[in-house]
Amino acid sequence: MPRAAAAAPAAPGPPPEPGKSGDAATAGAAPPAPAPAPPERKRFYLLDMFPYPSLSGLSVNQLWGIAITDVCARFKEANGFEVLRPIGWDSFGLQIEQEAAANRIAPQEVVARGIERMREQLHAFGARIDWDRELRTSDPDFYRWTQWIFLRMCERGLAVHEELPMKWCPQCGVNLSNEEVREGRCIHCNHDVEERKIPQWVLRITEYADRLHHGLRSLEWPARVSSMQRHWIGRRRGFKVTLKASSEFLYEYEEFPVFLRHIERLPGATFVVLAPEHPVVTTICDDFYREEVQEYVEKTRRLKERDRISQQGIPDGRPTGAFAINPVTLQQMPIWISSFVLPHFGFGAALGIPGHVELHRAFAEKHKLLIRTVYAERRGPDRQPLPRTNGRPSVMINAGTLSGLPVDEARRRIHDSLKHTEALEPHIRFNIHDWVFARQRFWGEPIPVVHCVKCGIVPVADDTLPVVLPDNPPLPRPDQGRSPLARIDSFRKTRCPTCDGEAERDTNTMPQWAGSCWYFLRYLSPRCASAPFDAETAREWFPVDLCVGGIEHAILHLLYVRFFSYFLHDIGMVPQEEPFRRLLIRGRIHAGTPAKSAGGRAAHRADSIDAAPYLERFGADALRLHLLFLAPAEEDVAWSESGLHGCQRFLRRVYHSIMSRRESGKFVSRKVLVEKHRLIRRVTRAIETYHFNKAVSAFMEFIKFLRSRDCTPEEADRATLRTFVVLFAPFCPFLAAELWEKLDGEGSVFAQKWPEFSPELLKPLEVEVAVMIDRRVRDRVVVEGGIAKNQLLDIVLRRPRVQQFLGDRRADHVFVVPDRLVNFVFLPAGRQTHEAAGGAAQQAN
RNA sequence: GGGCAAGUGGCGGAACUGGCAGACGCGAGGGACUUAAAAUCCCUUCCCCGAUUUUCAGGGGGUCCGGGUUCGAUUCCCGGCUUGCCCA
Repeated sequence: MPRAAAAAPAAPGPPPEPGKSGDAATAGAAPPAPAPAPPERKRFYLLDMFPYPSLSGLSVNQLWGIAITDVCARFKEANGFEVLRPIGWDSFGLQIEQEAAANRIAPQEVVARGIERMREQLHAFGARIDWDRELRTSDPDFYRWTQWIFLRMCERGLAVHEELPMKWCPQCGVNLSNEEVREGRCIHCNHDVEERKIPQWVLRITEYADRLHHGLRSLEWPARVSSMQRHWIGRRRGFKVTLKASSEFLYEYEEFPVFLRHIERLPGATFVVLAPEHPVVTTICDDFYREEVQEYVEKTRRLKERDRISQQGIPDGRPTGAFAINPVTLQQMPIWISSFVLPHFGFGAALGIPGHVELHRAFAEKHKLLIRTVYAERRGPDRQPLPRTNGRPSVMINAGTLSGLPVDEARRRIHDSLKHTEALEPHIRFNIHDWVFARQRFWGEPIPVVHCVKCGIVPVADDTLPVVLPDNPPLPRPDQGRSPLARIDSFRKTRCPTCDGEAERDTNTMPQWAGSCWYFLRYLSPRCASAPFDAETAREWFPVDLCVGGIEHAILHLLYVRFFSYFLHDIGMVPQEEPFRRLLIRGRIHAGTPAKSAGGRAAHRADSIDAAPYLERFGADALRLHLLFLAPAEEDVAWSESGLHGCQRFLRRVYHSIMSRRESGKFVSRKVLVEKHRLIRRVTRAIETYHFNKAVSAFMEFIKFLRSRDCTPEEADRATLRTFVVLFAPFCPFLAAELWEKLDGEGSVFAQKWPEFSPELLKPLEVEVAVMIDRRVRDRVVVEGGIAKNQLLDIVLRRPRVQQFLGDRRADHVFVVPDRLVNFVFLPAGRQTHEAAGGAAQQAN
């Protein structure tokens, strides 16, 4: 790639460069703020998942997202929608705090400088943004309301303070939510996590689990995202089975519940495994085993969760010497403990069903426990289908009086016999955990409560919000899990809002996700001083019509957003539960394998490819075009700059092609008209399906057509050129604005109505029909479009080439697909039929 | 280990509902222009065979692999392999 020449493009008709020119102002300008409008007015709320500011500016990956939403916004606007397309900054959080530490400046400084730089880049990029709605989550005017929402959750018992065993990352020096731990490692630094007990703020998202599960159905979201959420929520219907347990020498029973999905397996339950931490373990444990059990419990505590549930090897365990009674077979089931049973999942206990659960079978075999299969699975242990009776679901075996009954029937009987006792009740189990909503970090929204010796936990009064962060952060070094705020006396020491006695502020801050859970509502009334947002405006604009973001947010962010939105709905602030009607999950631009560049550089993160040099060297339009042409919006793609040059070349061609024809058009030929309408159709459909790469192809083909011998300069009139420019404007606003002016277009090119195509015109006058003889294309015939089948067949049969290949043979079948092909089929000898050609043609219809 | 998605030239990718695979672009090769380079423009570019001999008729194979359905499969079905994502 030549470096020297790029800065100074060829003299005549250079592609417009981004900058502070008049063009930039035109291209980046947003329409006036939406005024109160009649309700029937079409509105479209388009949301980018907002970026976090960084000193390094925007990445190509982020600009890809901006380019996509930009085309959507301009397209919707041209289609008569009133479009809301704001931008903001996710300016709290660990990344910023870390970047600040690395540069030895305050986080506020990173935010201010990062935003300034990125804002300039967005302007240079020609992004159509409602700048007067810009916000940042670290702005006290914003996080005041984040705190306010938190207090509302406190009031409703959804935000609670409790002591929890926490995952702790020694590397980051922070406590992590369950979601930030993957395979026992911190998702930020990949360090092994440990466990400690710490008082924490927790949001009871589990109370919404059922609604969040069912709500997914109503959304026009990509199936894989809904499915990921569904799995994450992990809703399982089943039963809570209450077992009675005792040791031989204990007179009293201990009761404890287990979760069971399939009650027909109950007769097959031959043992019970408790989490070692389970509260009944100490009471039921037989003295004979006590020492070993205690030892095992201690050992488990030191284990990381990853090691507990990993399926490598067969889990170990210890018998407790106690037994539980199987409520169906009334047989004794030995109670074991094992670390693979987690204390916070499924009541911390599992029924051992070795006949039907692979892991249980392995466990039973290892520890010599009874294995009993009570019905034939569809697949046996060696994956062979087991015999079924008359193709019906299998029947019960080894199940006492239930033996011989179909499984369905057995299920019913077990249910009926136990439902009146307390031993069995329907239960829905969820995978999702409550959301730990506190970090021991400086750069976040302070939790707005006060700890008073006399009054306990007291929420800060609404009218004293926000609880602001101190200006200067202490040393950015984490202090054994204590928040840095704990070291700032001026922040910590306060008075109790209730009794006015001495008290301390909570020194936790909210996780980074907090602000991003509702920022899209603040956009609607960014300066509203009496509430997080104006409810009336929300009624007009909520929910978001299209939200565009990366797959990395498919689970957590989108789940949290939905939770907040449901909550805000419940307290009457938004008209609907679900926040995002449609969702476009964008692929990511990742660094390709560094094949050429020597030295095996470390793999980049997606967000690390800096967009600035490309923006400078090639200009906004070329970069936009390249990003949109690179791949369909949903696909991941390796970054490659090689196509950028081609896009730049294309822009020059567009400029020259249009400029050189601007005075020459005398009329418009049908050929040109058809091409124009084809272009409109292709571009429109491509945008509607988010296949922007196809739209770019269509532009390229159209320009190719204009320049070809098939199209004289006289037959492409100015209206055609203008149509091209209007269609092109969402993609390359700078060039389009300039060309529109040169074509003496009225007003702004962006204010033009989106062109419509005529389906009638696009019905081809002439089509080329392929003629296949014996599985080969032997001829091509140009015929009138929409010609009748028999007419087409007549024409085809008169073709010399067809006659040559057919000879005097008679085709066994003839298939005629109008406007496409005619297929003469000869069946191999022996498969001949007597069907006439005409009949076969009929059949092909 | 389970679930989901995807596999098309050297590369990114196109192909409407099962109907002419490889659009469009990149890269590469050749040429024009130029003292030269850049830029620009033109041509070629899935693989193999190839009558004539002057530059190309024609033929064969080909969409991860193996099977199936169909007159016809990149497209639908079954099995396998590989990659990616998510969950264990």
